[in-house]
Amino acid sequence: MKAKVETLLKDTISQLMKNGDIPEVEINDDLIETPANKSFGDFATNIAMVIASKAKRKPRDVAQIVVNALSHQDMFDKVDIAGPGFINLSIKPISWVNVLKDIHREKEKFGISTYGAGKKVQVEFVSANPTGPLHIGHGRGAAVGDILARILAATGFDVQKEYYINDVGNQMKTLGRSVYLRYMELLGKDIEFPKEGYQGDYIKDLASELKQIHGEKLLALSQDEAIEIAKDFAGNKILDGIKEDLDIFGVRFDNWFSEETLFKQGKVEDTFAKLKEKGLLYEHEGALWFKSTEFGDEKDRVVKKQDGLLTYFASDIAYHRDKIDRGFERVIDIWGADHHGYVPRITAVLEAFGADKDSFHALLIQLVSLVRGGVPVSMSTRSGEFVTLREILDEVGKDVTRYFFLMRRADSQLEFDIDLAKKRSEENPVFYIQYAHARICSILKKAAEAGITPEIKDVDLALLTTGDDLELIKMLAAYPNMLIACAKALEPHRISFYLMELASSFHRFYNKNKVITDNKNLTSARVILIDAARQVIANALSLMGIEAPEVM
RNA sequence: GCGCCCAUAGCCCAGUUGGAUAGAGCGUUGGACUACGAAUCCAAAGGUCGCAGGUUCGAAUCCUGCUGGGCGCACCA
Repeated sequence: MKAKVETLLKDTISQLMKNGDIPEVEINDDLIETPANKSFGDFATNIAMVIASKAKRKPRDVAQIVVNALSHQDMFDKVDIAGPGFINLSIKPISWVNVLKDIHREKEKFGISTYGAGKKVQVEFVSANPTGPLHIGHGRGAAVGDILARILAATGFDVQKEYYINDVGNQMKTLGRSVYLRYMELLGKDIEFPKEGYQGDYIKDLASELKQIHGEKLLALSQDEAIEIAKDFAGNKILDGIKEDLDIFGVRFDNWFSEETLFKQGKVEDTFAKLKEKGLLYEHEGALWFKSTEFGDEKDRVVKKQDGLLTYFASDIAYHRDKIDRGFERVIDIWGADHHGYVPRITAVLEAFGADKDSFHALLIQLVSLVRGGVPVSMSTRSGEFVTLREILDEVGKDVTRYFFLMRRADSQLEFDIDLAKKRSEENPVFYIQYAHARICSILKKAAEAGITPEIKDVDLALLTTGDDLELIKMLAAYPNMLIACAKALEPHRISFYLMELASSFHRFYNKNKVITDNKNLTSARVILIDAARQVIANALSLMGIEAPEVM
């Protein structure tokens, strides 16, 4: 509906400008807003004030011209000028009910749009090192990334979800050494376990599996060879576990990108050569530097150290160059907020390889703290004392976990209250929403049993324009545009707030109006209405990867 | 010391990218089932949008400076 009004307004304005009725000025895209106060109508525009201030005319005069042009449009009930020059637009109730036909026709596709115009977008998220199981912080990144990607796909982008596997470097070596030492320990050797080694119990489990497979054979090898074997074994095993956890969480990636392949395919060396050609790579004090200051970073960054080893950033450069080479027009990385310092240098990489600065977005996810029984659960990754995503999933389930991670904006810290998450009650918003869905299904079932299964073409939808029913319809009509707003702002949390409002809107309607009554026509109309509400709730939940149960 | 993020009702958070009288939920108080699911609804109370300036027709939103909290500032990954 909003899109319709916006198009109409734009056409009207440009026609008026062509005729010379109002001065020609540049207009930006967002013309229509929803006023905070319902008495101001369904939509409002400040276009007259914008034009007036640019052309030095009186806002209300410009507004009057626009109003005259709009007022004989069929869809409007009322078009008037308010305050300093707002134009308030009230839509005829009968225009609203048409959205029910759209929903009925499009069903699970209702809400899908072509806003993204098929633009190729990559969303990279989680990307945890395969050195240990996913913890709850990774879970938030997984939920946000997955749901954002789904929203982008629903709004017409060509989206790829990717997981970057950091399977090279010191941390992997440390993993190999940790498992190797535990393995030696199992064979009765005296070992000294280093502080920087991985302490968790899962390391001992991996060591014992390693022993089952290889017996004592690794003793015959050199330590380096044995560690290499332990590293590969543990890395693969942990990665399998990560994939399994994500699968349970409902997160499927389109591509798993191994850092190691960058080296094997010579992409890192090739990238260095390209940078050298561009004059963006130089030697200084025996190290090799990337000239990121060229693109606004505060200092240049080392890619090859004095000792000849590459930094982690070196593969990051090659990796992000590869993203551009693969044809992505937008690159979205989802990181923990503690990595915010890396934004300028990665932006620099994208720019160095010819991408537009605005084509790269780093979405920073703030940390998650866990609360149980009202007290914070301490987590220290080092000591191996952390709550894994898997434990949360086993305890509270996929649906609630996914929803809870989307209950806050990504850039605000999140407190995950396990007791609240497990509560099947009013305090838990997930059940509030699912309850609305189940309630509707229950009514529809009862209606069907009574032989009430109306065809939308036979129903008088004009009966639904009185009060709470119209409010509910307006909520349903807002769904497609809400998704576009999520996509525009890269803010997937908005969908969870929308769902709360929609569920609330339905519950209010339900409590005031009986669906199944002796009035046959009204009953039919209301059955159509709540079926549409059911459809939109189901669509939104499905985008969030949450079940929409018919009974609870 | 430099940089980034946050600060909104007793609590936890929204706030449509600068709009009109700042909103939900929880909690508190009072009400609604001999009606399709009360896991619901209705009503009331609750605010110097951290503080102080500035920009303009208009600021929770943008700019500057403070205060308080989180996080970064490696030839670590």
